[in-house]
Amino acid sequence: MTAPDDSLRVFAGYAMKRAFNAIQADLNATLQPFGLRMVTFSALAVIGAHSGLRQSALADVLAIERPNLVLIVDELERADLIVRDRATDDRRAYDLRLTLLGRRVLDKARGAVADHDARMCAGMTAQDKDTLAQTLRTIELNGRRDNDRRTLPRA
Amino acid sequence: MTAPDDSLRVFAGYAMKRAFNAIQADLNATLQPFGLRMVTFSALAVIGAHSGLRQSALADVLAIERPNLVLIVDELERADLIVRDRATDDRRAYDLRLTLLGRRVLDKARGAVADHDARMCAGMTAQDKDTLAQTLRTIELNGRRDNDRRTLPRA
DNA sequence: GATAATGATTATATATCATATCTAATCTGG
DNA sequence: CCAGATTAGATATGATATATAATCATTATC
Repeated sequence: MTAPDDSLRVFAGYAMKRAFNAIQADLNATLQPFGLRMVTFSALAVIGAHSGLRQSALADVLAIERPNLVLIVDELERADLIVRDRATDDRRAYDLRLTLLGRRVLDKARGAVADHDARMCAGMTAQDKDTLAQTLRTIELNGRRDNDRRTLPRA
Repeated sequence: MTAPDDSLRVFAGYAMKRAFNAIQADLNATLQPFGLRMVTFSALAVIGAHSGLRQSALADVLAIERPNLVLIVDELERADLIVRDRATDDRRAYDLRLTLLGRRVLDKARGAVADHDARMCAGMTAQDKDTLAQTLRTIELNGRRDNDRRTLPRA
């Protein structure tokens, strides 16, 4: 019963790419009715949890390049889900906030995403999910440590 | 100590995307000295484990669209890592095989990828890794089940 | 033997992601 | 206060990944 890709299954990265592809497909289908994509949902959620944060802060949080985030914020703004408020203390910057529609859409989309998550995690115990979250964070941090070795100092 | 993306961390997909990004960055850096990328390494490994398989079979295994696989196979062939042998029983098809160089490069790259994997999984027990592999497969299969519901019958 | 189906390919569209550059505004040292 | 450097956001652009449609040669089916 050896699968054709057994030689790759031993690597965490391979298994993760395949699992993530599955999640991505299901999640995008889940978000489509709301006019959202994975990144726009993520951005909306972070703005909802941190009203008034700036674009560059949001870009840092989501690990997205600033020019790319501009388009994402554009998309959310065009859909009347968020507004760009000129920051009072820095007229270059914008405070990002949800509109009322944005709050409503976020809440509903969040519920749909929770359902999606439950669907994808079917058959897993609560502890399995906890372990997964912790494991993924470990991997992410291991990567960050390695990156720092290669990255030039910023200051 | 609440992170700015706490509202997203609860979802497996978000944590996975971040962890996978870390893996991808480190893995691509790992493979660069061999002239390989993630997909070309995967293809090479599968060909190495299943000498003589056809392009469409390889595409199925790796869940890559056939037109895209053509370029990947081109790349491996140009680097003299594999050959396309005309299949004796079907002159449309090719049997893909490693060259001697391909075997050598695969073995060395495999070692480097194993090191990379160990690096990314630092701090995890063997059981943690097992659990992760199993969990990821569960998620992948949960996705497949859902897709089948949406996909039109093939036959 | 005509028609359909298949393996590989080509051409092409689209999404994603990174880099370089620009502007307007702010900050800092003299 | 002013010149130069820095920062927030935006624009333009290019690389890469991924998906679809159409094509060609060969094989299978009726």
